[in-house]
Amino acid sequence: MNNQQISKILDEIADILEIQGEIVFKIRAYRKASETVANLPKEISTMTEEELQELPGIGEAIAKKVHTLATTGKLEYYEALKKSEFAPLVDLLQIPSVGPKHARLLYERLGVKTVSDLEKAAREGKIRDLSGLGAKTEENILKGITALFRHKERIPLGQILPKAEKIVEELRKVKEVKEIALAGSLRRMKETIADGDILVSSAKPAPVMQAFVKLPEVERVLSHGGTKASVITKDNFQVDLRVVEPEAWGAAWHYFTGSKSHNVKVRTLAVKKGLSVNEYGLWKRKKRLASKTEEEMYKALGMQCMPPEIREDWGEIELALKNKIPRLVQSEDIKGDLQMHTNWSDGRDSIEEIALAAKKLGYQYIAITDHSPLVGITGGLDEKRVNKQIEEIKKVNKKLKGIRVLSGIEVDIRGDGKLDLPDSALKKLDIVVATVHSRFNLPKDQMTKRIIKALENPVVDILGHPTGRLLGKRDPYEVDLDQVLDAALANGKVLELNGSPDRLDLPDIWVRKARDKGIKIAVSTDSHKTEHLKAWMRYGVAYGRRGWLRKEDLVNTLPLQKFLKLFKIQ
DNA sequence: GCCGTTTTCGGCCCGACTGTTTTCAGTCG
Repeated sequence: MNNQQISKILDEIADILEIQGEIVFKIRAYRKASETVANLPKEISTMTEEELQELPGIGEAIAKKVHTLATTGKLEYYEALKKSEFAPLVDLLQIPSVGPKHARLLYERLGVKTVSDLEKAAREGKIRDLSGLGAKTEENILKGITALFRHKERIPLGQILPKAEKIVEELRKVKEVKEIALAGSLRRMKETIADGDILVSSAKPAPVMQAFVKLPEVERVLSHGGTKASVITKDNFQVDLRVVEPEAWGAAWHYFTGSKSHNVKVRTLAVKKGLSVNEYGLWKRKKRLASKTEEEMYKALGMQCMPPEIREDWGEIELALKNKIPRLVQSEDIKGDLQMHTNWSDGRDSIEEIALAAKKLGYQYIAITDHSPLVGITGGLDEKRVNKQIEEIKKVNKKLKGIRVLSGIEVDIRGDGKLDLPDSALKKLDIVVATVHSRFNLPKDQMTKRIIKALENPVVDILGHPTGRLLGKRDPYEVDLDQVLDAALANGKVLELNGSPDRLDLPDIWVRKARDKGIKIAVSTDSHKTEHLKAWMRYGVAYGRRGWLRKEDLVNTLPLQKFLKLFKIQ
């Protein structure tokens, strides 16, 4: 059983225990373990019980259960829980305003077991008579059931960030707004987002709140209090606004940026020092020690301030205490882009147009990487057209000054691991990016062998979008990434971090692992239009920062001459 | 159920909003 499946079961165990009325700390333990497993860049099935116990939040009992699940795919404890009369009720928890207590009450008093039972009970007006619930809750449950079918999946970052930024710009015009910024997973640049968080500082919250719920984008107001409101936009995503006094800006921004596990750890640290942290500041009893800026908050806790992208409790707190947070890569460090498509295959613009756009961004080089023939619909290049394109690129290089256009290709890795063009053709190119676009359903060992075979081919420079995931659309294919990383390292290959907002591939936890192993990364855009060059590089760089990438971990932060030397390009 | 230079037992992050209540439980993040 893979890590994601195990993580899901641990969460389900927590849900059932919660409905059963277990103590909250036991439930919290399962949730913490679930998160650890989900973010682990290593297959649980390859680990021993002892190794599992080393992981944060996993002790003797859960290690044993997780190990059993990973190796046998079954767990008696889980099976038994699933047979409990409360087990089916976990489905009810996805309805807003139905938590474990209400779920159990609905079951015991009305016999509600499923979402459709719940809907029926609500329509028949039975819920309003339960103690602790009422007519309003009944109405909210019905609304919640309708909404359930609209957006229960997390949304890819690229779909929500531009819209959230637009809302920020609109609210910025409200004169009572002093400071305004994104917070939450949007600020941390997570690849998918559950809802948008916006933070405002203001001495007068009421007009800001009013302006927010009256925005033209707003479809429905979920809640609207004095300093906090939630809305659903017309694009069907939730945006939460919180307003704090200007004095508390730093504390609140830190608090609402998260992540949750980062915050929990920071707070625990504060408690050990006899202090406490909330969204209004760092406190010693009633005395506020810090609150105005994030830097001030961290400093008062004896820590270095750190970029939001790494606040995931993946070791950043320990390093911040030692003042050892590295400088992470920034957009200004990028000197070139190593995957893009032109009108020679499925791109929109010409080689010259995209080269000019890249030059405007201050790049010193780009690689043109149109498709090879296997991906039929994209009009991929055969050997003949490869030769023609090389000539065209020479012409463009003669014409343009200040940017070097490199000839390249995004060549398909066939099912058997062979490349889609003969080595004789690929050898003529400056940069060869190899990728998988077909036969996604190969068994894991075959997929792993297929990719490793490509990595062992001397003509390949870069492995493109290594997991093949399409956010919100297609799961990554089954592949042993540990083996892929080892093969990349052994063969001196570069792994791509594809910045296209549909992909963001490699995933952050694997970027971190690759970096730690010393594997070089290319943050590329996979642009299909000139506009993508800048917009998608922003995503790629931000997401790379989540994987702790420093300037020196990338190949495309090298200045031109060093870059050419590294890839032995004339 | 996890965890430990304040503990192997006794702690475990913190607050807003809602809807139901007459002071707070449940939900949510």
